[in-house]
Amino acid sequence: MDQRTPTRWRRRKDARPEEILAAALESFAERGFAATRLEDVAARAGISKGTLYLYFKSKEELFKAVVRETLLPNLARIEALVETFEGPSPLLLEQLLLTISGVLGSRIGAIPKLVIAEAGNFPDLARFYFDEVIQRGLGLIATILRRGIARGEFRAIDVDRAVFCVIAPMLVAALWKNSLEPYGEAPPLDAKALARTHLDLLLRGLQAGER
Amino acid sequence: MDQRTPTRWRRRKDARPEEILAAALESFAERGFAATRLEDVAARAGISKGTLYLYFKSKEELFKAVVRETLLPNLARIEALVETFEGPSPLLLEQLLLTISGVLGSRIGAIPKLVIAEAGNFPDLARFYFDEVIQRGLGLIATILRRGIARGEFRAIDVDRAVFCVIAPMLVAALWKNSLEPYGEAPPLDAKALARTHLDLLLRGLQAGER
Amino acid sequence: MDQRTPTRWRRRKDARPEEILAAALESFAERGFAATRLEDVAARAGISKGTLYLYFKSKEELFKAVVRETLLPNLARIEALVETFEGPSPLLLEQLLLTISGVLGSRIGAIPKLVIAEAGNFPDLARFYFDEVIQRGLGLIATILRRGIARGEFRAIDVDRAVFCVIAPMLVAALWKNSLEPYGEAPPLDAKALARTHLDLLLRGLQAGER
Amino acid sequence: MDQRTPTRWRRRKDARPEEILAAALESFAERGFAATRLEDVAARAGISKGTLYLYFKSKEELFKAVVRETLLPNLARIEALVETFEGPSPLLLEQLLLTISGVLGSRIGAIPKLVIAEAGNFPDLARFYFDEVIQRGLGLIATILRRGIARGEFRAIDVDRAVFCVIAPMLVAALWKNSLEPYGEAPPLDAKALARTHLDLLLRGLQAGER
DNA sequence: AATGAATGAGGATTCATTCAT
DNA sequence: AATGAATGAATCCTCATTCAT
Repeated sequence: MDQRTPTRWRRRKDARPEEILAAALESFAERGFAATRLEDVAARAGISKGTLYLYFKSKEELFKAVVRETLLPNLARIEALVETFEGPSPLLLEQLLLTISGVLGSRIGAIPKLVIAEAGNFPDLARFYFDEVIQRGLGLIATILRRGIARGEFRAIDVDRAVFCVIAPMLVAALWKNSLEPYGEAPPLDAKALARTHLDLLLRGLQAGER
Repeated sequence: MDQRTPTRWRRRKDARPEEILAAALESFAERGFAATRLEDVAARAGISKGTLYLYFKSKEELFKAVVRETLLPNLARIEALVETFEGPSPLLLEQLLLTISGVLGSRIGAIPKLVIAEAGNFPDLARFYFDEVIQRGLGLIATILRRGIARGEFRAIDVDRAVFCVIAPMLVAALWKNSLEPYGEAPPLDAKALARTHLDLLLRGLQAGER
Repeated sequence: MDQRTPTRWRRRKDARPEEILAAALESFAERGFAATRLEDVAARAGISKGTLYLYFKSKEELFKAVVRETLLPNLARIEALVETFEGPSPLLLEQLLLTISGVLGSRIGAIPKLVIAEAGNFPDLARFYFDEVIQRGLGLIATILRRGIARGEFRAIDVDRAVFCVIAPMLVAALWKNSLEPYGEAPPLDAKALARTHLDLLLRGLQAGER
Repeated sequence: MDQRTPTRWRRRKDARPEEILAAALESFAERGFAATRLEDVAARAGISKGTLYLYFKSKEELFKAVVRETLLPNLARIEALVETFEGPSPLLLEQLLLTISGVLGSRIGAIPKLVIAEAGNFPDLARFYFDEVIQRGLGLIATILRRGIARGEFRAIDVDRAVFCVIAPMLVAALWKNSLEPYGEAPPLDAKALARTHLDLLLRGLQAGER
């Protein structure tokens, strides 16, 4: 009691940006960039319209921040996983895809939809996303494939294109869950089960040694 | 003077809706639904803004018409191909994927991006797309897979999920070519080559008999 | 009746810019740039807010246009007067000042107030006004003074500074009539009478020969 | 430690209003009333936005205070000069105009511009300014002129209008130096030299005795 | 007394839509 | 059928003002 904590405000101020980003992600995910009204974002974040502008210079900046802040931490976590992994490559691939399928349900899964929709209107965002997410993500998978080929676990395939085949079903699942599912148009998709079927096909397809 | 062949006019008039749809598809593909101004669509179609409304009740109706009119003919063509095909299933799958990869470069490839972006704002469009395109498309692939399994060409796999694995790389290619590529952020993707690598992995993954 | 005049619209469209400029000048003169709401300008011009934007790109452009379009025609008229005048210079000076005092009551007189108030916020407007109005206006007076000195009608004075002394009372009258008078704070100022008193003092002050 | 001389604080506190007024005058002079943001005034005064409100009830009150506080002391000083002056009236007029020209460079010179710009939006400010500055200022000049006429130094002229002719060049100089000059559009004006040229013309114009 | 985070009213601007011609 | 001038609802953004600390 004595210990005058001017904590409430301070803490508030520190937490605000994240709260706003979370609220914004929800809104953008639901309606897209243009159809999202900042008033709704503010309401969802429990603040007023004006307060948004204390933290983000414009709707556009808010949008970019949402994309930037949301994916990178997860990507870093996955990169760490790949780097430290010691076992067989098929197992690594399995872990990767299952991990990804695990986060698709969260709001993170809405980011690809947003970027796909707005890349044309925000070229610098597209560039950022391409450089920092797509390149790094595909590179990660390429690393795993090359590792497997080098270790004789996978047969020699066209790695640069195979990476698309590896990630595509997971991306499609993310889009599905954020475009069709929430609006009651499509039945829920079991991402984990899809990942397993995909692995079943993929690992067989990659298998070395057969003729 | 008297003999005014109304032919040219008639033809003009009949062609109008298609011309408008084509112009609209271009605009929507570039900027998305919200950021597209009907004035630009009109200009691209070589007509005035007011004339648009003689053919389409609203921006929303125009958008829905674009989606509706663009994909269905192609889908029908592919369905016919599958129904009449007599050869081995792997070959059928190959033809299907190569055919799809062939149209990705056209403006048709922009439709998935548009639907993904706007499904939340146009539930009835989402429903239409889900019923008439996705269901039918996935059903087509399921038919091929089941045919292959029945004929002993493919091993028994979880068909309902495998269909996603079959189509995903093609869908991803379509999104890539319409979201990242046109804005100079990503290198052009060779859809045909991707289809071949995908087939290489997929057919091996589906192959019956091996253990 | 037969003679289908699509005149109404056409004429409307041609007249609009002037009508809007007149309405805008009234509003800007009353409240200044910032305090003027475009909705009020529109209402005064008998049009809707949106219509303004068919003719002027922004509030700023409208403001600049008001300043640009309003003074120049008058200035040109006065320049012509000076160039063609043949009589004694004191008479020319008299005609000039009386002419100016005659237009001070019109809305033109509000322009100096607007420019003075907003020069800091619109540097390019300030430059335009300085180059096209002030320089030309002062140059006009300088021409008259030099003409008078050359003809022995005026004594040799510091022309470059005297021009300010010649115009200053007229400018002050314009400001008075547009800043204090309309708001009931100051009694109406008789610009013509002021011009005569000014001429009385000025011409005596300029008189050559006496000691 | 104990002996906290509260002097500095006290002094600080007492000086605050003046510091704020000075900062506000600078800002208002640069951008005008509407375009001035209180945040900038606060920053210039080295305080926070909230603190402004401890000293001034609103932006409007601050503006009025700026106008009120800035001119009156100077005017009082000049009134004293006139009252106590004993010499010839032309000399008194000279001293008056040279004194005025001396302060035009200071920020005081911006007040007329501000009042001219905002009189329409602040009628009570306009009334105050008219009563306390204009009336008194013009009265001062009228006093001098009447004194000169009574003493046979000036010829009989229309005093009520001549006062405008006396002050106008000085007012124009003030506006020039605060509207065009600071924004690099116009060359610096030498107010003292202008005053001398003005006096040269004016005193000759007022001179008694000639034919 | 001082702060600065938060508010929300106010206004510029855009653009889908209408309708007189 | 075609036009394009006109409309006004919708929304971003600013900034004077408040108030908890």
